[in-house]
Amino acid sequence: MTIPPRPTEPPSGASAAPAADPPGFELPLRLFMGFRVIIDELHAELARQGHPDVRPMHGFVMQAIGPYGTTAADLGRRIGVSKQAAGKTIANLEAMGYVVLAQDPNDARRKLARLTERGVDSLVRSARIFDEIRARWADGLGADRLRAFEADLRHMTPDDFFRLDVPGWFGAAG
Amino acid sequence: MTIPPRPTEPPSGASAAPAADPPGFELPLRLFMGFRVIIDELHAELARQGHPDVRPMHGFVMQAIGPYGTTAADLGRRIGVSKQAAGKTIANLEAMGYVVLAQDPNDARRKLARLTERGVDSLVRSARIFDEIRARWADGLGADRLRAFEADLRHMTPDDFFRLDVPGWFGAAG
DNA sequence: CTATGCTCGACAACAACGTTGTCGTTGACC
DNA sequence: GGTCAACGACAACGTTGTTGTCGAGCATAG
Repeated sequence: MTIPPRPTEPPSGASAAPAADPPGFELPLRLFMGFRVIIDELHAELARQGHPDVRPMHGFVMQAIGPYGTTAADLGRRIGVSKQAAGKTIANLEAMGYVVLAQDPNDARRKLARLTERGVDSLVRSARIFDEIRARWADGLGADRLRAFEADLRHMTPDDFFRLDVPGWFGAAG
Repeated sequence: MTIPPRPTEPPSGASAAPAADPPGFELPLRLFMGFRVIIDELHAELARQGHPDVRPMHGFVMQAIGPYGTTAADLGRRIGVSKQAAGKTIANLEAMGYVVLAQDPNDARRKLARLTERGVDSLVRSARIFDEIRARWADGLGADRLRAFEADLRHMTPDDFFRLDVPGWFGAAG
């Protein structure tokens, strides 16, 4: 953090407090840094293993596409963006060779996006690398503490929701 | 998570393992969700307290501007983006009334961006809201476990670095 | 004192990702 | 068969980044 301390007055009262709690802003910052460190590690290793062009977003999208394929509109609903945005992402993944588009024989409107062999490969490798990174966290913290850490995290976060509108969410107005 | 399970083969060997470890991909996902939940809470409350237009990025940028002001080029170096990008963000914050630009009397090239009263107010309120959110985490987990949680997080993340190129990092190619 | 070189801020052009709105086609349902 | 909803395609636009170029100002070497 090169970001300077926030302008708050220090509590000049009780001075014998044992190891004061950290300021509240540290928690989200560290959560994000943990996320970013892991994702950066993943993609560095993924690049070494033959997938240099996959971006963080692509991994999440391919997970959302799943083994049975999805349409753009459905994908959009799943990851919380418009169907147009989902369609553009699918087009990118198609151009990169991670996805193929096929007509749904039962519904002439629908166009199913399915993972290619290369797409599945990137997902399988990602899963393996994620497990390796987690093992490194277990080395750093101890297996028990990591499990407790994950339990706490699970307790404080929703588990039925994930939105992928990160760029717009972080920066621009909704 | 509406995202379906990853396509890996389950380890069909040792079947009597007590409470298997979660897959590695859950950890980064939960870290990010924790970040997002906290930031969303912050900005919902910030909007209620008179700052509806502040975006997540703005808070980080204003923290980086700090009490003494900064130039665009310096800000860019600090948060890890180009000076042009930093300049645009400063211009936005200026239009929103959170920052004022002033000439540096010692160097005619430099233009110092300083926080306005309103800018400082948003930061002070943010700090208070962050503390309230942290208190809620302490209620949910217990004060001791939260402290342990933060210690673990601190142990696994760098503490001298924060890049703000989130939109590009997540989505686009570097 | 002057010449070189670096830094700053401004401007333009461009890429990536998101949004809303429109439109023709297709499917479902009354 | 007629009406309505959903899908995909297209266009237009806003925001956040990037690179490249440029003139102006400061510092330092000669």
